[in-house]
Amino acid sequence: MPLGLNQDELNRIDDLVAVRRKIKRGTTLFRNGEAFTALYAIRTGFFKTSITTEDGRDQVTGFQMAGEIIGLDGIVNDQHTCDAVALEDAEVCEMPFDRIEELSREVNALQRHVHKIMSREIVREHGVMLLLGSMRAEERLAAFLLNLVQRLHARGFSPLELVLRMTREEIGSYLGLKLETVSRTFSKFAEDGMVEVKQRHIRILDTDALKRIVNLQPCL
Amino acid sequence: MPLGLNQDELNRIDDLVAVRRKIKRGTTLFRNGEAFTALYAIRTGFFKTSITTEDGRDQVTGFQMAGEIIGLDGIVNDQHTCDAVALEDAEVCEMPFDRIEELSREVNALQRHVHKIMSREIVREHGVMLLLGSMRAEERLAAFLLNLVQRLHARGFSPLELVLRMTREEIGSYLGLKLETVSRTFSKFAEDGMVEVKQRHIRILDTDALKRIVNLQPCL
DNA sequence: CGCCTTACTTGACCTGAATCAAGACCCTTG
DNA sequence: CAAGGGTCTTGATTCAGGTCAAGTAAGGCG
Repeated sequence: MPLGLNQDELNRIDDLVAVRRKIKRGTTLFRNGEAFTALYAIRTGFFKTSITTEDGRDQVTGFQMAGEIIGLDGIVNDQHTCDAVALEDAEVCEMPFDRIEELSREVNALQRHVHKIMSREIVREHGVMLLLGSMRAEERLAAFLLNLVQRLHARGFSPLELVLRMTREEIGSYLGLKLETVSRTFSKFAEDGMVEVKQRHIRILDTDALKRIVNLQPCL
Repeated sequence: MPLGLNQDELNRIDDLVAVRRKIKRGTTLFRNGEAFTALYAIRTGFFKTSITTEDGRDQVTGFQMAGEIIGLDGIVNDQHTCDAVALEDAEVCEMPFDRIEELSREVNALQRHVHKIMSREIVREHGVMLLLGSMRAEERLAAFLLNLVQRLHARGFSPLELVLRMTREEIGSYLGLKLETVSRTFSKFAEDGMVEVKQRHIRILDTDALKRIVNLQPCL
């Protein structure tokens, strides 16, 4: 949260985020169809959100880590339209949405903050649409890795090393690829000396090469 | 806008949407990089929004028609991150965003409305991710057509007939397909007697068949 | 009205990723 | 420590959609 708040405002926001909830790995924070009552701020842990169609298709719509907000999809129809599953043991703040609305009427900075969070999610999804709509498998995976390490780095982790919290299949679902393709592409990156892959442990050996892959456009 | 507003509130909202702007076909309402100051409510006409990468890739992120809001992407960094181009002569209301924030602090219904609009956009984009990530060409185009006629129908137009405002290439960009594939898929639908295609004039002959295509999952 | 440009269609061929299949690794759990 | 299930890798093959190319229709404009 931004600064410039007086003590009273800070207290009320503290109050807003008072309720904690622990989510065990593999369990859901909320599910498609459930009543929407709150947004959740992730304190620790790692989530995926996904939508499932009647016909069994499944699309991972995002991976969320500490500091990020989930549940925004539920606002429009007062019920959640996706599932949020913890990929490792996690803790969240449950922020009742009517309290958020109430408080953001009085605290301009909070209002602004809420708007920015939602806008950021819209812009992120534009990026995913670009990825899904026009990138090749290698570009998608490179973009995915760079995005992950960048977000982890912003949280104080190494920009060169990461542990994937999700399976190849979940990565594939997010990137619009099959798990075999994800696996093959990892292997190719490793062969080319750009990354070191040991199951879910990834070490980035050549960030620039990955960036070049993302920006590379096919022979123009 | 929802009801339950008193006269004073109505007046102030009228005031908010007072500024009109006409946009000629082919010109931009706003462009990537421009300062964000306002959201736009489309009064008449048809827009596309798209993002362009440095390397020249282009992704249409949406098509918007009367009654819809564009510009939400600009909130997070106070500058637009996509281009909005009129696909036919259009008129919009320019709604200064600081005035929206101000007013929505005082008019609960407006605050709620703004939140729902943003959430709706997030949910819509989830749907696009599903489409791009897991559907085949025929499914994508069928879903696209059904979505368009449904929105047009909600505005009083025929649910069986429509005039496309965009090129095959723009449809393809939105759906993650090449224009040739879009064209071929239209032809296939026409052969199968599901639609009648005369350039941009589309007549839907069998809505259910299109719905079946969308829900059809490959042999399970 | 006829030219020109842009949009669209269709065919032939190619290729990147999906599919199918087999086996390896690794982490539980008894 | 061994058994077993989930996860991952890799190979062989197939196929949907991309690419390249040619031709057609149609809307805009002098």
